[in-house]
Amino acid sequence: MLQVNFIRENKETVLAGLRKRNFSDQQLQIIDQILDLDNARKQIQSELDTLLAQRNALSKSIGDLMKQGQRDQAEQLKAQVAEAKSQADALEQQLADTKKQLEDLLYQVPNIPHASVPHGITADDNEVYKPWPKPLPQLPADALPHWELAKKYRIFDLELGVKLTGAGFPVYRGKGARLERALINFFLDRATAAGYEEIMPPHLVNADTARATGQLPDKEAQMYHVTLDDFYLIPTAEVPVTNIYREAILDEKDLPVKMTAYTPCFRREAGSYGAHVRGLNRVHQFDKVEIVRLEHPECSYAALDEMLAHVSGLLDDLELPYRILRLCGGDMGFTSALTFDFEVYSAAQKRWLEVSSVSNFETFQSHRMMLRFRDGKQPRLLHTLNGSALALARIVAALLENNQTPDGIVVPAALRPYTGFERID
RNA sequence: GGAGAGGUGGCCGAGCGGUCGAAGGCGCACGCCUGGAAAGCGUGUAUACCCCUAAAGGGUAUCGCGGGUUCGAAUCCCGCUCUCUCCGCCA
Repeated sequence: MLQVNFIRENKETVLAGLRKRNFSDQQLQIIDQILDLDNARKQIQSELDTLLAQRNALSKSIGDLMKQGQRDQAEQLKAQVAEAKSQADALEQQLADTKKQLEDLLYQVPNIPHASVPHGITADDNEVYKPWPKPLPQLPADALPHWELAKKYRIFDLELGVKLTGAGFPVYRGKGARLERALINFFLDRATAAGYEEIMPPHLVNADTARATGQLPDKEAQMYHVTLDDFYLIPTAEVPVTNIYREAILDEKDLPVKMTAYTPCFRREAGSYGAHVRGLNRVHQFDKVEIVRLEHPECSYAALDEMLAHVSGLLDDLELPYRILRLCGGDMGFTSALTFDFEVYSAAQKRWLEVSSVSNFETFQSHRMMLRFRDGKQPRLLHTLNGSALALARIVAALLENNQTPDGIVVPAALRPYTGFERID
C-alpha cells in the first residue's frame, strides 16, 4: 500500500507509474479522490481532537470543583461535556467512515514501477533481460513430455492425486519423491550457505497475515480458505516469513534480515485448461524454497541483484538452460516495484517455464505491515524483497524432460549427493 | 475438551475512578568521573495521527482486543482473545 503522503508529494511520479501499469485517464482519477479524502480526514481529525481536548479540560475542572464542594458549578460543566460528547460521537463516526473509504481506495492502487520497468501490456512485452547464451537443447523426435516420463518411470501420479484430493495435487513416489526431497534440501543448503536463516513457518495463516503481504483483500480467491477457523493455506512462504517482522521496528545494525523457507504452496488458480497446464506445469500444490530479505532502502536494489545471482547459480548447477525476463508494467504483480522472472527451457514441450520470480516491493508491503527500522530518531519503512529459489514442480518437469536418455533420466551431478542415485530408470 | 490464574512501556514490575503515557528496577543512549574500563552520579529513552514549524512546541488516541458504566477508566461491568498451571486426549 502506498503512503498518502508519498502520493501527495510525488503526485506526478505516481501518475506516471500508474500509466506504466496501463491505467486509463479515468482510472487515474483515483489519485485525486484519495488526496481529497485525506484532506477531509485531516479536517475531521483536527475538529475531533479539539473537541476532545475541551472535554478533557472540562472533566478535569469538574473533578477540582467537586473536591472544593462546588457541586452546582460542576453540574453546569457536566451539561457542557454532554454537549461536546454528542458532537464528538458524530465526528468519530465521520472519521471512521472517511478512513474506511480512504483505505478502500488505497488498496486499489498498485505499487509504482521502478524506472527500469519496460512499458507493455502482456507477458509478450516483457524484456529479455538475460537471454540464454548457448543453443537450446534438442531432443530426439521421440522424446517424451514429463507427464509421460512420470508414467514410464513411476515418478509422480496425477490421477492418484485426483483420487486422494482432486486435479492438480500430484502424488510423488519412489525416486520422484526422493528427487523432490533432494531438490528441497539442495536449495535450502545453498540458501543457508548464502547467509539466509532457515525458517519453518506454519502453512496456514490468519487474515491479518494474509492482508499484510497483499493477498487480501484482492486475491482472496487465489487462496484456499479454511472457513471453520478462518485460516488461509499459504500460496507461498513469503506470506508467513515476511510477516515474522510485521509491526516490528528493527535496529539499523540488524539489517539486512535474510530468511529462507521451504513450504508447500497452495494455489487455487482456477480456470485454465490444455497442454500448457498439463502435468506439473500448473498444479494446486507444489513445493518451493523461498528467499526473503528486509533491506535498508538504499541497499535494496543491490540486494535484488544478489538474489538474481543466487538463483542463477542454482540453475547453473542444475545445468538447466534458462533466461531472465524483466517484467513489463502490464505483467508485473500488484505489489511489486520491479520483478525478474526466471524461465527454464523445457526441451520436450519446447517452451519456457517460469520457475522463479524475484521482486523488490520497496515499501509497499512494509507500509501495510508497519515494518520499520530506526536510523537516528524517526522510524522509517524498510524495503522487502523475495524470490523463489526455487519452485520445484516446473524444475522437476524440465529436469525430467531435458535429461532423458535411452538409459533413463540423468540426475545432475550437483544433486547426486542429495538423491543418492545418478539416474532414474 | 474440563477447572483455575493472568495479560501494563525493549524487558521485569507497581498502580485507592481524577494529580497516570503510566512509580521503581533492568536494558539502552549521551554526559560527568577515569590513564582506560567497571562502579558511581546526572540526563534522556514508546507508537500513530492532527495543528504549528526554521527549531521548538501544542493537541488526540493507545496499559491484550471490542463494547459498556461515568463529567472522567490502566483501575468498575460485559463479550472475545491469548498465555500459564492442573486434569483429560493425542503424533
